[in-house]
Amino acid sequence: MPGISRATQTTASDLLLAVQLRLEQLQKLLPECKVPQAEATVVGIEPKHGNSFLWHEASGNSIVIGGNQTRANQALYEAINWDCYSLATRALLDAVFDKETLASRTLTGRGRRRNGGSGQLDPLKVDDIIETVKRKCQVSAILIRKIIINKCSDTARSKRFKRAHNAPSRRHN
Amino acid sequence: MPGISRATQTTASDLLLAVQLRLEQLQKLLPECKVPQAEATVVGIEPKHGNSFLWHEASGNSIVIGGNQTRANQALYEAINWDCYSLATRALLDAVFDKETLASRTLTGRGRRRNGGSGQLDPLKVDDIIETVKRKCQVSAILIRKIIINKCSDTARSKRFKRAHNAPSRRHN
DNA sequence: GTTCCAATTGGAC
DNA sequence: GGTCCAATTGGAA
Repeated sequence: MPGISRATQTTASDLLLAVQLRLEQLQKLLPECKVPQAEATVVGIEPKHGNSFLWHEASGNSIVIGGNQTRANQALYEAINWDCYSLATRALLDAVFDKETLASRTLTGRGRRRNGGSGQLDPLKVDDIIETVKRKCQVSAILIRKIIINKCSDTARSKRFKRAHNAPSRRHN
Repeated sequence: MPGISRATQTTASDLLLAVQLRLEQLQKLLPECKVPQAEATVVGIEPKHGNSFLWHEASGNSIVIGGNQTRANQALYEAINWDCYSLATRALLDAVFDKETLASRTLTGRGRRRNGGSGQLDPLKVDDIIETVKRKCQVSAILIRKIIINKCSDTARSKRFKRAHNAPSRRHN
């Protein structure tokens, strides 16, 4: 089914469904695709996994990377230097997730021994990030995953450090 | 200087030096080179870094891998399956180092926080191992290094576990 | 009993 | 303050 066959569509809802399916097919074919927020809501496409959606709405346009329609902050995305896969991966993580999410989740959700973090980073978004970096930097997925592990760890540590030193220091006024 | 020029050699020691240099050049060009123990001693070639040398003498023929004349147990080397780089790296480590060395050293010698291990694995031998696996398995050095880190860690843990459980259990006779 | 992966931590830059 | 690497540890396979 490479396109939309008019002969098989009878109702408006069928047509809408077919259009949405066709849109998803096309987006899977595109490496990245700029989709302004307004346009996406007008055509009625709900993000498949939109739990950490608010931060992109608050901070400007977003673009779609990968076949899972993962959204990334456009300004941050366009500033990424793809010459170094580790820096690119870290920057892309910052463009997709907010700091709080990066600090409280891990790649798989396993092994929450010390922090009170709950679950794992959205696997669909992670897949899109990995595919993007793999294509742009020509590097294996396993190495990208190690960078993601480190990024979560470093972000959590940074946040812990700030909590420990900034909160008490506000007392000395 | 692709060969040995007779015109420039005057004394026997010069000739011997030239022969040794030429041998090293040739060995650098060879992927691996079987050198029985006896032959090596007859021609007077001392290993460049021969501190953990005894275990190979005690357990059969050895072969030379890499440009640093690193020796590996021949039987273990020839049993290596190069289809999986991680298993190949681990097996090659077992063919070059004894268990005690693997358990007490680390890749760089850094961070001996818990065990009483002294230093690092011989960097020249490590280089030869990395070059060998890289060539045979077409995998990057960074991944091979991670396997070496894990192998030392796993070996140390295994030895600790055995010490803790085997030693006391011999009392019950 | 070993291998493999992920999380965590220390420390250097 | 973030990035990077290595060592360590837990746990699954």
